[in-house]
Amino acid sequence: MTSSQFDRLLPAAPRDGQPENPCAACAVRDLSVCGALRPEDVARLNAIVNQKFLEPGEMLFLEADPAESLYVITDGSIKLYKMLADGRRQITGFLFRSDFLGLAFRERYAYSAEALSATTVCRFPKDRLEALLDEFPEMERRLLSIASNELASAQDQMLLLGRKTAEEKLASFLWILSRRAMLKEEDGRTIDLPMTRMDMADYLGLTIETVSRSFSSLKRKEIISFTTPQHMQILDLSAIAELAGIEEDAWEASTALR
Amino acid sequence: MTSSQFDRLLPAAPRDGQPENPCAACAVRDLSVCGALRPEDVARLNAIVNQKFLEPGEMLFLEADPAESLYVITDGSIKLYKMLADGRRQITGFLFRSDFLGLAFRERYAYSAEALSATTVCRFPKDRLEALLDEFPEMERRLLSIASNELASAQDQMLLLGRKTAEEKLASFLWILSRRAMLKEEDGRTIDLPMTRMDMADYLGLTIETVSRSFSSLKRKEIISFTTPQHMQILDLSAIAELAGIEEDAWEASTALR
DNA sequence: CGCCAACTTGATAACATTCAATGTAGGTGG
DNA sequence: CCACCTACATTGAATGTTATCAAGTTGGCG
Repeated sequence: MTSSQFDRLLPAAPRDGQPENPCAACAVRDLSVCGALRPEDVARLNAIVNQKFLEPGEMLFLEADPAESLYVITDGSIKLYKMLADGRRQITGFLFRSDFLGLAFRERYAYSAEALSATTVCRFPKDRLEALLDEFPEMERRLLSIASNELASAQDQMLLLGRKTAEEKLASFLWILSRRAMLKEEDGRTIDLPMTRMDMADYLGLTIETVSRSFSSLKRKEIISFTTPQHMQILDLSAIAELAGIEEDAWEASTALR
Repeated sequence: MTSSQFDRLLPAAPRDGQPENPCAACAVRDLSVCGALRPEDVARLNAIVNQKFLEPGEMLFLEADPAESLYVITDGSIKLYKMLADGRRQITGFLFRSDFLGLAFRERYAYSAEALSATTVCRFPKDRLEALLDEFPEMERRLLSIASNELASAQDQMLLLGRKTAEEKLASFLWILSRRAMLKEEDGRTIDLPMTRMDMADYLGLTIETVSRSFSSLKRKEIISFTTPQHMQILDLSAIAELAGIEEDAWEASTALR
């Protein structure tokens, strides 16, 4: 598993045990829920977090585990998924540095979370975080805003899964990856794929074969090109947008990865 | 369009103009965000709400409209949907009495909202509601909890759209309707279908013909029976649960309509 | 160098869609 | 009150997109 471009943006969190004041030094703080706190209050976060390191393929938690913690990714990437009894799987999201997961105002998690690459997360025990939310309403507002945005992305994904063709699905996925890449590098045409074809298939409601064939079809049309199966270029971004069903005048507004 | 069983549970809101104190008399208050307020604070809600009546098929708002209001349904039912440029449509949820909609921490709505039956909603201007949230954190917590539950339902729907067969999709839909019916009447085996086959198809990522064929297949297996196309009985609830992919021991925990 | 996992490509099959016809219920007007 | 009309729903036949089954190919790693 290669690491994604998202892993290179910011200095990695220290991996040598529990640092003294991880939140103060946290490179992703401003990007996440934690950014709602003023610098002088950040010490309050330290009191309740601990860091956790995950190898690729390692589980953070399982669907139906008691939902006792919330997490922020400080480094690496994670996939979320749900399964049917016979093994069919639906990936509901790929998460990267600064993303937030584990929100569940219920007993148990609604999905499993597994590390895609080597990953560092900050763990917040739910009860202690809730106590903090009572004290810092800005943090709760931020959480609500995150949840609301995730909901909008989930609805985009429903449209994709329910109504788009295989090639449209793949183009939509590449569009999202391109948008994300654009946050870091200027043109968003160089795309890393840290997940396997199987993961993409389970995210798009397809099989690996169909994902592969759709890639080949886009290659044949000279819309994309590969250097390796994990590393590609978008040659014609407007063709991708067109296939993804994004109107030209809405390029700016299009949504995040989940 | 017939009205659903949900429309009969509680006395209808008065339809003769703007009542003096709608919130105090509101039959669904305790079920919704508004229930977070203590009775003496409910007057604060009155100050900012107004009611709106919709005929079947009437739009509450359109995708990409400026997101200026949030709504609570006090009577009737609403469908939410997104569309592609060529007319393909994905319904992301059916909403009923006491349901909440319009949450969007962004400029514009992510979906369109259209009345399924004759519907009454309470409208809360976004800016004034946010001011109220600052004052009443319990209300914000409730909103966060609602958003979190909707997110879990959205993930269930992704699993349905991406990985279930037509018959499994329909069984899952009937299971949800049954759960909802169970909140009101004991056995949850009598199901009203206030939406058309087209609406169901667009909710399940199918065509009307496939929905109809799947209904017929369930009829042939004597799992369901119809009195009219809008009114049915579940004869074998455990067969529905099985097809929906709900494990017997998780019957209690299964989720809401969206 | 060779093995293994991941990916790609090809041939066939299946499930859902599309196109088409028929059936049914509710509403309107003669 | 019945006939007719329109919507919606059901059923049938054919087509097509994607899944399944089956080889190959590639690339990374011991």
